[in-house]
Amino acid sequence: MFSKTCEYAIRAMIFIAQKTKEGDIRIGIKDIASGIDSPEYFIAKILQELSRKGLVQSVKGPNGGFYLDHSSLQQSLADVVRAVDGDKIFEGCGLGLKQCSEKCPCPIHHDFKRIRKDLYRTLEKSKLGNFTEELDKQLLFLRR
Amino acid sequence: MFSKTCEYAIRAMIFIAQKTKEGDIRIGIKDIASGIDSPEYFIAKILQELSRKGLVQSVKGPNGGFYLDHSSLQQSLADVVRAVDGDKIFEGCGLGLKQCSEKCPCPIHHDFKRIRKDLYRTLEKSKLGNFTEELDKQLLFLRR
DNA sequence: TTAATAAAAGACAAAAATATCTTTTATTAT
DNA sequence: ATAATAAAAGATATTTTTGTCTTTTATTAA
Repeated sequence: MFSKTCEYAIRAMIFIAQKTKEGDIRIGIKDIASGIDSPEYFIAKILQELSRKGLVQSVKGPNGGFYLDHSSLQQSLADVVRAVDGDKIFEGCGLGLKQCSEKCPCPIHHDFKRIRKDLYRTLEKSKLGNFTEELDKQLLFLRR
Repeated sequence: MFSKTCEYAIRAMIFIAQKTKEGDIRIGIKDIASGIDSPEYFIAKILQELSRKGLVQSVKGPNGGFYLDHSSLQQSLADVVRAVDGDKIFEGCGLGLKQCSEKCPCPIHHDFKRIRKDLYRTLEKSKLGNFTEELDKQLLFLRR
């Protein structure tokens, strides 16, 4: 469904949200990598990119690391997906046709419209900060 | 959503269904490639594999080519997807967690269960032979 | 039986995705 | 100011996916 990059990105962002909450705590790349069970250097690259796009905040140096400010905590998983994989997953044709459209539909066009819409609305409704409590209670998991 | 391989596979199978219908007509790889606008050698490889798995029939030599027998025409898009991409798209965790489950759910586990189910049932209901008429009438398209 | 045809099989090539390592820059604590 | 820290940036490596070409095998028609 999503690329590896995107899977790691979502897990990392939710993890950072959980660990840093509202405060000005920062979490380092090693803790993130082990916390979501991802390759350290790889997730570093991904967060670098998300940081450049302003989806996550970071500071260098001692006590530095990543965190989410108040507005970033309100971002949705759809925002993360879009930043990483673009919106082809929300818009592209299920059979890879460039010119697939209402007027020129592929055989699964109408079904996919419904499924995509559900996917999109679901991700749009899920804010990064929404999972903290359940993660803390171990009702949800980000690794294994 | 699907791999390129899978996209081509679905398009090719539906195309073969349309062109060969019930009769014992066969359609060659070049016609398939141009009919669905895919790389010729690549779709050849894909159909080779599907042929090995019995999802499509073929004969070599003059007047040879690919076709779908009566039972193959009843196969669903889900069967094609499973043969090509496996069933990770129907079953795997949306965030790539190996041990994601009801007891150990990832943050999007429950939403994804619903979306996946819709996807699966939709593909399961769509039989290869179902699109022929609308393709003939140019209400559906397999290229561009 | 032979030549032509078309898929099967196998080898190879290019591109993209995934993953790792090294150097640089900014920040902080001493 | 200086040393230590941690992310940013850049370079490189590996694997997977996608795409192409060549040779072999089966089938048919002449």
